[in-house]
Amino acid sequence: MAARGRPREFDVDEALERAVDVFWRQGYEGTTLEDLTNAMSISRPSLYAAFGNKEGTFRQAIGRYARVEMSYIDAALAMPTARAVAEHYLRSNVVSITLPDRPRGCLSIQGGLSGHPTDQRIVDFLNESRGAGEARFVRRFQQAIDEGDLSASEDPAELARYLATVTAGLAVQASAGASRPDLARVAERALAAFPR
Amino acid sequence: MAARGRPREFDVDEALERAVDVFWRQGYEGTTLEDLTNAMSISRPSLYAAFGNKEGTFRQAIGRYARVEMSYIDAALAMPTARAVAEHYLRSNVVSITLPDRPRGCLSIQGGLSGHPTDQRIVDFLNESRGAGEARFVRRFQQAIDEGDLSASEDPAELARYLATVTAGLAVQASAGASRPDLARVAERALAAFPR
DNA sequence: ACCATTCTTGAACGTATGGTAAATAACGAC
DNA sequence: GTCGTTATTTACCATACGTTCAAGAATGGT
Repeated sequence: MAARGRPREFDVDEALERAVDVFWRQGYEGTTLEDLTNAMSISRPSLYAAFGNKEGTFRQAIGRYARVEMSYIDAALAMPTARAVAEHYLRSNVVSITLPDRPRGCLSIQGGLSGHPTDQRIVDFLNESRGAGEARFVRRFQQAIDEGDLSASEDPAELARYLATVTAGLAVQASAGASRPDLARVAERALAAFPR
Repeated sequence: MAARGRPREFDVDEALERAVDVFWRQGYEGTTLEDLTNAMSISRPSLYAAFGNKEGTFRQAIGRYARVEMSYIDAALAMPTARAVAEHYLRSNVVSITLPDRPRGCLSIQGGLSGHPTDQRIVDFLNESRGAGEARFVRRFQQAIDEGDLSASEDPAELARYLATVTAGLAVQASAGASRPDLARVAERALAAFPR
C-alpha cells in the first residue's frame, strides 16, 4: 500500500462527484472533456490517468451515483413487505429527483437514452444498469411471495417493471421542471395500483 | 403559387420522415449532419435551404412526428369519457412505442432529455412540447368534470400529469427493449389507478 | 433569347472535439 | 544524493463538427 511516485493533488472521489454533476445535467454526449476538466478542476492528462477516458469517467460516475444518490433503493428493498418496499421506493425516488441545488431527474436516465452509434455502448450500459436495478425488485417481490406477504397470483417481474416505469416517468417529469408536490401526488396515485 | 427557379429534386416531407427516423434513434446531439444527409439522401446545402439548419430540421422533425406518429392522441382526446380517453391513450401509446421496424420509444423523449448548454434550447423545446401535450389532457379532463362524467373531486392537472408520467416511463422502457406485451401489462396496471 | 430565381454539387472554413507526447516536479527507496 | 515512479503542465495532434461559399444547372417570366 506504499504510495510511490508523486502523490495525486486532487481527491479522486471528490472529482468524480463533480463529474456526476456535469453528466447528470448534460448527459454523456452533451458533456465535453472541457466541461469535465473545468468542473473537476483537473487537467486532461490527470483525468485520463485517473479514469481512463471519457467513457471510463462516465462509467465510474454512474457507479458513484448508484452508490451515493440511489442508496435509498437499498433501504427500500429492506422494508418488511412488498407494499412497504414500493411505497418507500417511489416516495424516496420523488425526493431524490427533486433535491434543491442538485440537477433534476435521474442520471441513469438523463445520461443517455439514445445516442450516436459510436456511443451505443454507453446507451447499452445505462439500459443494463437500470435493468439490474429492476432485477433486484423482481427478486424482492418473489421473496415477498415466498414469505406469503404478497399474493402468489402477482407477477414479481410485472410489479418490478411497473415501478421502474413509474420512476422513469417521474425522472422525465422532474427533468422538465415538475415540482416535488406534484410528483408526490403522481407517486401516490401510482401506488394505488400496487397490491396491498 | 408559381414555382420559380429550379425545382427541388427531393420531396421535403419524405426527407423529413428520414430525419425523424434518425433523430428518433440517435437523439439530437447524437445525430450529425452527415447522419442526416445520408439518411435523407440530400446534400448539406439542400438541407440548409429546405430546413434552415440542424436545429430547424429537428424542430420540423418534431412537428412531423407529432402530426404523424402521435395522431392517436387526437383520437384519444375524442373519446366520450375521461376513462376512455385514458385507456385509449395508454394503450395506443404502448403500440406506438413498440412498432416493429421503427425506432423504439418516443422521439419527444429520446430526442434530448438533457444536453450541452449550447443545446439547451432544444431541451427546452422538447419539454415545452410535452407540456403542451399534457395541457390538452388537462383541458379534456376539466371538460369531463364539467360534463359530469368525471368526479369534481379529481384534479384534471394531476390526472394529466399522471398519464404523462406513465407514458414517459413506458417510452424509456421501450427504448431499453421492453416487449409490447410487458408494457401493455404495465399500462393496464397504471389504468387501475385512474378513476372509473 | 435572355434574365432572374432557385436548386444542386463539390469544396472549403473555422472551430471544437477526444485524446496524447514531452518535459518537469514531487514523492519513496536505498 | 541518486534513481525509479507517478503527477502535473503545456502544448499539440488528427479528426469531426456545423455551416457556408462559389460555380453550375434547371426552371418560369418576358
